[in-house]
Amino acid sequence: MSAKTETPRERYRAQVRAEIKDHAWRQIATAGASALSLNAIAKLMGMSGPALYRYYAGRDELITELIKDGYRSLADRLRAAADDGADVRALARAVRGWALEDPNRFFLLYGTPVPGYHAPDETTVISAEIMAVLLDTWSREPGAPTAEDPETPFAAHLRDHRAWSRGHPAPPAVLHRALSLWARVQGVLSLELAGQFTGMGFDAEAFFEAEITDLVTTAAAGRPAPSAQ
Amino acid sequence: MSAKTETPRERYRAQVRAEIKDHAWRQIATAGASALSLNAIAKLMGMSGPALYRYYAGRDELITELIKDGYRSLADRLRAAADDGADVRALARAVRGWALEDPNRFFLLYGTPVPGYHAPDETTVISAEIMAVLLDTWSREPGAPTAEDPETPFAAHLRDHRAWSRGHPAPPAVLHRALSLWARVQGVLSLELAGQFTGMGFDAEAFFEAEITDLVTTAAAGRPAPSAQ
DNA sequence: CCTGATGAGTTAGAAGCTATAACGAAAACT
DNA sequence: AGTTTTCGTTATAGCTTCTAACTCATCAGG
Repeated sequence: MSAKTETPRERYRAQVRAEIKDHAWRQIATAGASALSLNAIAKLMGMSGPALYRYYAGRDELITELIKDGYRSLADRLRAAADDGADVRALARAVRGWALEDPNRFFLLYGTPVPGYHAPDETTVISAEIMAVLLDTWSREPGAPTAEDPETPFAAHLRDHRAWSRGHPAPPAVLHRALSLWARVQGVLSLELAGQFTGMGFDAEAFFEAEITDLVTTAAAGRPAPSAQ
Repeated sequence: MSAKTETPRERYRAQVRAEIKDHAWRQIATAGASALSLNAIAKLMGMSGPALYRYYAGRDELITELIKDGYRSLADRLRAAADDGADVRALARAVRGWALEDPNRFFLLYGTPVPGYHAPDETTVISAEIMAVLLDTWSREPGAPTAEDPETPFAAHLRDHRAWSRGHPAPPAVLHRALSLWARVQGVLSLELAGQFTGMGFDAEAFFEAEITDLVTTAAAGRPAPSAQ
């Protein structure tokens, strides 16, 4: 990071912006993103309402920044896990750990989209980085599908629509596996964190493990070509 | 339905409540649940603000009613599909069709939970009804797991935690399958409808089909006992 | 038929929010 | 030292939910 001789003012400004974000995260963690209030943050920081607009153009800009930081934290976590030699299972567990750490942060990124909001390019770049970690990890997985295995129809489709993998060398079957991992993790986590399992009595973590086990073992066993579309 | 000789007043009241819900659904469909405004609905109906509080105690009660109706509509849809002899695949497609019909309705039920809100008993009853349809359909599925198949660890866990199935005779392996179906459908749909796939270029419907195909075919093929965990 | 209760709708207002405008004061640059 | 930039303030508009108090119509019983 090029620390380009910051003036004291710039440093102060950056520090205040950071403090605002800090309060914002605390607020989100306790009451969800919808409860985020610039006014309340300002008062918490001892200054009055509109002062915050010197630091963030508005609620949307602050939320955008939070989303960007959220993606960044997940990407870093997964990258670190991968660097530690995590396999697919460990990677999935890393995602779950990250999500349980702050469920509302998870929902900020992967929950109900906010009406008018449109993700800036930076977040899609980080998303691609996350996808790259998934692809790398699947590629290293012992029983991962290879180019020789029979190809599912959807893998064939991905052969022609793999721009999102940004030149990653993984074969289409691995792209398919990575998307499945993403979707299945998302499925369990969004249900679990939204409280859809409460009252059902079974262990959500055990279910999560079962889903990942299924994903990994059916990949290792190879799979019969599906009969019906 | 016992039409218990309604007075004209009661009929009027019921009709106004229905009209309010109608506007609310329209608002939710176009701008999401967070944009739902009692004030705006009142003005749209030609009456001024607080008049609505004669019909709904507050925003929360209206949303609760909408959520209940939402679950009802999904449950009815699935029940109808099952009555038409739908197999697991068709049932999954029915869920997706229902979700695509009004994505914000899907998110109202299965998206980011609203902070203070707690689901009333009625919705959990309807949820159980939906689950029953899933279990029925899986039980009828030709290649569904039986009590003789080797049992996954999670199915064993479900053997002792199956209160949520409310006395349904399906074996634990089928309970497991039903939960998997739920989670996998939820995974693809929440990502797709939140726009997480936009810009990636592949066909979300094809991915959905592939997920269901995988779920159904691995069930039919039986599965090797997982080595780890 | 007339009277009294019930319920619908009104305006006024409190408390909260986002956001803009106009202004004072402090700090930094020239 | 003077000028400009930046920070923080108050005032204000417009929106929200929701309560309180009041008017008026409708409906039921004597």
